[in-house]
Amino acid sequence: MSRKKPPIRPRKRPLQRRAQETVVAILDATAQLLVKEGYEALSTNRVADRAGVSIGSLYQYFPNKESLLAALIDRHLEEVGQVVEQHLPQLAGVPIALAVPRMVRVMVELHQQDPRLHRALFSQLPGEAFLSRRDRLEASLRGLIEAYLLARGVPSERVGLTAFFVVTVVESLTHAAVLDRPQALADPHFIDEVSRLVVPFLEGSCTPLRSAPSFG
Amino acid sequence: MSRKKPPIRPRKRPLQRRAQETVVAILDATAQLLVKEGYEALSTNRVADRAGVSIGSLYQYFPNKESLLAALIDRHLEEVGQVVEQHLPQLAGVPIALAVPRMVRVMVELHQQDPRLHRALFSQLPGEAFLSRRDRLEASLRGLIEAYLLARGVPSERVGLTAFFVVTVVESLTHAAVLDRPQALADPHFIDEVSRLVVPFLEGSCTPLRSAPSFG
Amino acid sequence: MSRKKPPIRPRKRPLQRRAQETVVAILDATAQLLVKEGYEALSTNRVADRAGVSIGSLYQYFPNKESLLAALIDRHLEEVGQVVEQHLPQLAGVPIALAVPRMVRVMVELHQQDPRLHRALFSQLPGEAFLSRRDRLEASLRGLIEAYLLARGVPSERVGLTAFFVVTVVESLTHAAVLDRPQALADPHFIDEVSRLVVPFLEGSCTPLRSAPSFG
Amino acid sequence: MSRKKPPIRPRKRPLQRRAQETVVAILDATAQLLVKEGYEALSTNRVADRAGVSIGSLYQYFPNKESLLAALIDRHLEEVGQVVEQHLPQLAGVPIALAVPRMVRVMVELHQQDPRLHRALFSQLPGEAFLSRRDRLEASLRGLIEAYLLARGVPSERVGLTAFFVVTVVESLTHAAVLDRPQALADPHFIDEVSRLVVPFLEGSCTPLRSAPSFG
DNA sequence: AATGAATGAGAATTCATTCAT
DNA sequence: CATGAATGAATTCTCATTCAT
Repeated sequence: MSRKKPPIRPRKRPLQRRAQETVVAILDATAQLLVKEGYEALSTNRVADRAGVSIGSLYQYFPNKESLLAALIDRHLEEVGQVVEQHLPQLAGVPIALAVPRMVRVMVELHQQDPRLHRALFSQLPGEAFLSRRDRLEASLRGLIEAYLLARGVPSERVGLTAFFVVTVVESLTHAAVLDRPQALADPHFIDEVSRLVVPFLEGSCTPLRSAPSFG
Repeated sequence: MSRKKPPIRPRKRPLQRRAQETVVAILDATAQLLVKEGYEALSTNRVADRAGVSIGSLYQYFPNKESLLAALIDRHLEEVGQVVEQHLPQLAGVPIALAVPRMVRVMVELHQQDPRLHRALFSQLPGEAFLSRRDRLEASLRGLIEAYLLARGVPSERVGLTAFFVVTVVESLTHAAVLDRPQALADPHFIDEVSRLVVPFLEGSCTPLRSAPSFG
Repeated sequence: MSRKKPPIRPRKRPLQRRAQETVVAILDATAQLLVKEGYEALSTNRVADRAGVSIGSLYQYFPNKESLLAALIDRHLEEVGQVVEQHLPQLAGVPIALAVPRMVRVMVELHQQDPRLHRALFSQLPGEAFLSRRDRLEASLRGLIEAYLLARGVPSERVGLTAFFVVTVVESLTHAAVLDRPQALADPHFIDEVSRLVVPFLEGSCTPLRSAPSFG
Repeated sequence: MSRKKPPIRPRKRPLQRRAQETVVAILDATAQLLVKEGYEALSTNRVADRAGVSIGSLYQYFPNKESLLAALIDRHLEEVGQVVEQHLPQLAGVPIALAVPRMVRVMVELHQQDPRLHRALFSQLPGEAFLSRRDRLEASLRGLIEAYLLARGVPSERVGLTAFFVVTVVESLTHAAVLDRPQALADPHFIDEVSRLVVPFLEGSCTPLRSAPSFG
């Protein structure tokens, strides 16, 4: 599927402070270019230019273009992950009807921080390599949600799909709102509406799954 | 310089049929390459090769690479749009609890037709140009949904956001399922669960929006 | 051992005459640069420049730099091979003392044709890829020599090593003379001396190999 | 531009010992990389890495890449030269038929010591700079041989070409055998055969050169 | 002396696009 | 209309070398 990556000699890890600053500058420049000009216009040379370092310096720390973007995503996801992991544990024991709006608020705030970078990162980047990085975050998020749901009484055979639904729905709604309806995100109704969608669904998930679900 | 002007008007314009076939071959080749090799590996020369036409011919019909992908998206969306437009009008007068599962079924079947192309088209293609084309479809879909919701009693000030929610949620769930949980899509539970998520939400939307939404 | 050659899309074969001329121009330019500036200074861009074609045209016909050099070697070896194969068959039945000088003369003339290219090709090109191409020629040459030697009475168990000796010795002497003593090559003594070296050796090879060779 | 002249002569120069070790480590690393990865993959940065010193240190001792390879060749040739110069003087007075096999044995052993390095040094390194270094050794070797031959009665007008023949032939045969027929080198026949080639030739060189060499 | 961060010219290679035939 | 040869700017990446710390 891929015809890339001949065993690449591992790059130097930045040891001195100057090097650290260089790496940060490169990632910042990448983010800026991605946001301003889009993925297609992103080239390693332009990144180096904008970062104010030579192209050689870029390749001291990033073995190829892909690793550059991967590092940017990782940095972004790490920030996101920290926020999520700060808030989620506090929800243990909180009933669904209260926990969901809180969590949605966290998600919304997360997406509002740097919406343009979000957009660029998740609707412009091509390829599996990047999807997989995002999936890692979603997976860990799903894990936390599953634990919460189990504690709230969702039976174990339903918990997987239920968590998948919740994460997908909340993520996609905030995402789509960031992109297409930024004003909706600011509206407090937004959180209410998402909650009105998700809360009854979750509360209804607290029963065992019948093999032939009744519809009528 | 030019060698045109056949002195006699051709009866059947057989060349136009050939031209049509050429265009189809080119778009098919584009789709195949996109699916098999990914967007990064897509080049006009390779498309022409695989389509069995010369690169010159490709540029006879598509002024540039972007127009090629745009045409592919358009063709795909047109097929999708046709299916949707066939089914939606039949839902007029059908109550929400019945209409939603039917519509979800349609969406699922739509995504199952050529999931690999779907995936390539919507998670590999970079850039605004393509987002906008997809948005056009979603907008028209949203219009149909809004009309339906209005008829079912959703007040006009809520109908916009409500349709946005429904379209986003159903689209994102089927999409995510296609990519990450193909087996879930095949499971009949899937449609049930989506319905269980969406139906109460819609039914709850049939009341006027209070300016200060009560939460407790 | 090698970290190269991701499955390369095969290049166009030159169909039109214009393309043929381009290919020839490229190979000529390669040879000229190799001779004038040496392998280290050889770059695909400079080759294209000197050939008077664009770098793109070069890559239409040669998938990478190595293939360019390989093609040049092949062209050279083909010319050499033709000369050798014209002359060798005429030696059937000719006794060693007459055949050797004739053959040496052919080798000398061969090396005198374009000594600078010879030199560049065989003492500047790095790597196994090129050795192997040369070895192919030497192998076929050795095959012809072996047939001749067998016919002249060299026993089959000796014929392999004997042919190896002859080919290596004659080749290396002409080669070294081209490089270091060009005036020696022109001297008719040269052929005499090579013959004086090789003829007695070959004539002495016409006896069975004793397992414990006497030395004294 | 130059930064020499230590104002005070250091007493013990302990740094010089460390420096010597550094130089040795660098040359060893160069040899290893050359053998393992080939000339094309050799870079000063990789050499420094493998030697366990910083790139800066490398450039403290070697002003450029070429000087690095030159030093490696020199080191190798020096070792070779020592062996030869140990053995050759002992041959004074020894008749040709005995001296040749002894000398060939020395050559063979020489080439067997580190055949991979030999190969890399003499069939991978490009450029005149390196040829010239090898030629220096051959020249000095040729000098010794010439002296020997003169003493054995070869007339002075023949001695130059004769020595050239012998050195070239023995060198090329051992070299080719190392590369293509390593098993042949181990075989005691090899030395016998080389001797059978060279001894009669040399013995026949002990007569004055007639201006018009008779051939028949 | 040693380190390693930084440099940047230049190398190989691609690919959208043009145009003569 | 079709062909495919030709183009060349742009891209990714390397590597010998310099220099501040």
